[in-house]
Amino acid sequence: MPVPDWVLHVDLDQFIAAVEVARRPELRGRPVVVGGDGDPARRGVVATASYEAREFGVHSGMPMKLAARKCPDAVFLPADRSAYEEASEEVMQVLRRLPVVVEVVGWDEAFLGARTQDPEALAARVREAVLTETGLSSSVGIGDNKLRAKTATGFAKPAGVFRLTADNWAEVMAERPTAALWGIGSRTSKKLAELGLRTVAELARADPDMLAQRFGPKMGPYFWLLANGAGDTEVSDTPYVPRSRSREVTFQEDLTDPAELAEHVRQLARHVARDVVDEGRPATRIGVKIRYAPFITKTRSLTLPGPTAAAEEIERAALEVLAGLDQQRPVRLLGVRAEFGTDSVANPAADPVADSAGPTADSATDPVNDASPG
DNA sequence: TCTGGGGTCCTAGGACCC
DNA sequence: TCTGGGGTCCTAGGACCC
Repeated sequence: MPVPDWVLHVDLDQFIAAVEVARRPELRGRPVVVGGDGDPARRGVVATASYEAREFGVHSGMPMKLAARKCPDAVFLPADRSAYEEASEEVMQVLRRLPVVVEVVGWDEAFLGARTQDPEALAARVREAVLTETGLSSSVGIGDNKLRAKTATGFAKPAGVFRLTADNWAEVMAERPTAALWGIGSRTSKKLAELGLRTVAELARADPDMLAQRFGPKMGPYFWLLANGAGDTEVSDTPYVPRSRSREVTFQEDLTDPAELAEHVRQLARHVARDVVDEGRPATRIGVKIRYAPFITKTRSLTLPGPTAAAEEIERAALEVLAGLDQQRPVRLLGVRAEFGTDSVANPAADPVADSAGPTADSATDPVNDASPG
């Protein structure tokens, strides 16, 4: 019998809060809320809440002010990116010492590709190694593709292991709402509900052509594949190549002075320019994001005359884009983004259209088991 | 006492070219 | 003197994720 391939998804439990507790043990067992600059009276949202804080209804994405109302006795801490990056890197190094291919997908997540007869034993080994070497608790989803491994992690949490494959996908997922699928959020689930598709099973039985009409040629069929549990199986340790770098800032008080707006855009542009230089590739496009009170967001961008990493050119472009935006309304956020060109050439196999076009090239390729939105 | 910051990918319309 | 289609680039915005 051949040794089967597995995809494992490792997710650290309440990662950010756990890092904070690790360096301040007196916080253990207390509700801890990390976000913004740590002052719940100011603008900002929760990055992570410890399980103790979650019992009060605090969750990530919630405004800090609201979190303070729900759990006034919580310990509020500012987000400390470099500490989390360092902890994350430690965890990834632990994973790389195991007999798996490691694909990092975020600070606190990775896919592992592995050949084994006993994925549960491997998952236990992963959890044990991470815990003993970093002190951090994790959960592991086991799947026959990335979607199912990632989804399984949700059932594994906290501090557990869960297996989700073609064998139990329908049993576990059929009656859940479509938003339980990784890639379907509240907007899409609402639109699906308008079509009478509320559960994963209903979406799985829908007509992919109809979905393409409603959601576009890629997303429509992709949603159908998701409902059927289809997903990529390839786990790759190829280093991540960013497509863009951006910086943005929300002001404690809305800005109304155009001169101030310009000064902030200059600062952000210089910051982005440093990021571009660090990246070692020139920017090809510069964008500005502006969020007006109450919460109306506009973006504008332009293609640079030529690729550049020069701070003056990036700054000039950002100011030019800003000049095209209404500056008479109160502004709560400004952002500047640099995009890198897609220097990929002549690799038709990498064209996502080829993947979703159906079984034209390789009859051994099952479209249901080789899904990606693009 | 509302709603961060950093990303990714897709869609759709218009310009422009052949 | 009618109006085709295909292709690429540019741009704004939508949706999603951590």
